[in-house]
Parts: sequence; structure tokens; C-alpha cells
Amino acid sequence: MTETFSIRQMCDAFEVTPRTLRFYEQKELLAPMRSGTRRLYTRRDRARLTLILRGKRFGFSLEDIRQLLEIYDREGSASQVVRTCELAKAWLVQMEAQRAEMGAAIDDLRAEIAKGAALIAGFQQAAE
Amino acid sequence: MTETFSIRQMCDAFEVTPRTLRFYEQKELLAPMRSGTRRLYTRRDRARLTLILRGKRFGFSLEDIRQLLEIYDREGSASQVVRTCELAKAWLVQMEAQRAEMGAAIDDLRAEIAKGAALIAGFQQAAE
DNA sequence: AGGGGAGTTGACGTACGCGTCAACGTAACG
DNA sequence: CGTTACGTTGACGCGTACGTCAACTCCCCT
Repeated sequence: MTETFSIRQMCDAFEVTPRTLRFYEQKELLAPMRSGTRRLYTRRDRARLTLILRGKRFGFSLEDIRQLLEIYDREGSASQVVRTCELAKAWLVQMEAQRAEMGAAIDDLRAEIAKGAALIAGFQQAAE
Repeated sequence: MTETFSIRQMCDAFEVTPRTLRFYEQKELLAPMRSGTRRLYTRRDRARLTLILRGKRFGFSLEDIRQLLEIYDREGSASQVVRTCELAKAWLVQMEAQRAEMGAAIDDLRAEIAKGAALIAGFQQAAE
């Protein structure tokens, strides 16, 4: 039931190269099991990789993402959980700010498109 | 009234180094005027730099951003404007997708924080 | 005239995120 | 038993985005 993936299956599923997966492992973002020397990726590894690729799309560094992943690793003492929770809240603030800025950028771009559309309409009018 | 900035004033205003501004210029993201050999940054350059730094925060490459900046450069023939407008719309789709994904990531993180808070509440209960 | 301070152009160095070999292991198939 | 396929560990290379000198030019000020 713990369906495991080979490195190739992971690559096909997530559109990354083996090099990338090994690199993430070296950077301690992933820690797949081994069957002999071969890597076996579990559901947990797939969840982590999803978060890694998502983080990258937002422009976070792998080191940033490594911190973030710790938040999703439910383990540790009470004080550890408290610390992690604080860290998570800090991330939340960051991400909400970025989302807001993205909204502003989208509005700007929309306005620019509207200006362009108006220009085009002008051209067509002139051509009639 | 075309208040221009020296390179140092730009750096202080945007928290970047001279090297960064010269690098952006070399990559044709900026094209400040010159007074002799010295760079003079106009309002237009400041607007562009704002867009550049914003784009970087979203994880876009400088080459991506160079494309984006063309959209904000209102100049050219009818067909040029049409082409630019199409490009802008493609960007809009991309950015809206990224914003949506950011929303999902934020929700995930919020849920994780809630789980942590529940755990902490449990610890406190046990300590009473 | 001399000395600062700000700016300029190379040129080399560096951190990050992988790409790309080479050389080897090993499990399976005919 | 050979070979074919898949996987492994180094090790070096490369593109991006700058940092960090060095060496020189201006311009201003006393």
C-alpha cells in the first residue's frame, strides 16, 4: 500500500531530471529510502517534492524551502512545535504580502492591456 | 522638473548596489541618460526598476522581465501594439495562475499552523 | 596645484541550481 | 554467461545574478 516510486517514475511524474532529485537529496530537501543502493520515493517524498517545486515557482531559494519543509514535518517536543509554529506564521506574513503584491502587479498589467486595446481600437477607427 | 537621480541616489532609494544597476543596464533592462560619462536616472528609469525588482520577487528571470518591460514601453506600429498586447495577455494568465497557487499554498500553511496550535493546546492541557 | 569624493570601465571571483559526462554496480532476461 | 536496462557516485562545467577588486577620470574645494 505504501506505493513507492523509482527515480525514473518520480522524474516522469514531476518533470524533473534524476540529477535534480539527487541534488535536492544532497541539500537535505529529500531523504528517500533505499533498496540496496537504489532510491525509493514514498508518498511523503512526493508530497515534499510538490512543496519544493511550488516554492521554486514563488521564487524561494532551496535553503528557504528547506526551512519551510521543516514546518510540515510534524515531530518534536513542545518547545520545538511552538518554535516551528512561530516560523510558520512568519512565512505566512511573507507569502500574504507577496500575494498582495502579485495582485497589484496583475491590476497594473490589466490596465496596460486596456490601454493597448484602446490604441488598437483607434487604429481600426482610422482605417474605416 | 524632470528630477534625475545619480547612481548613488538610486541605490539608496531602491536598496541595490551600483553593480546591480550597471548589470541591469548591460542586460538592457535600463538605459539611463548620461551627463558626460555619468549615469542620470529619470522617472522612467525608476518606474522600470520598480517593475524589475517586483518581477524578481515573483521568481522571474531578468530575461523574462526584459520581455515584460517591453509591454510597458508604449511605442511602435499597430501590429507591434497588437503583438505586445497578446504577450501581455499571456503574462496575465501566468501571473493569475501563480497568484491562485500562492493562495492554495497560504491555505495549506494556515492549516498546518492550526494543527500546530491544536498540538500546543494539548500540551498545555496535559501540564495543568 | 593638490587632495577628496563620486563615478566609470574592465576583469576576475562567487553562490546557486542544476547539466553532463565517466566509471562503475546489479538485477533481469534470453 | 553475456548484454541490456536502470541506477549509483564523483567530478567538472555552465548560465544567472551579482560581489569585489583595480585602475582611471572628473569635478569640486581649499
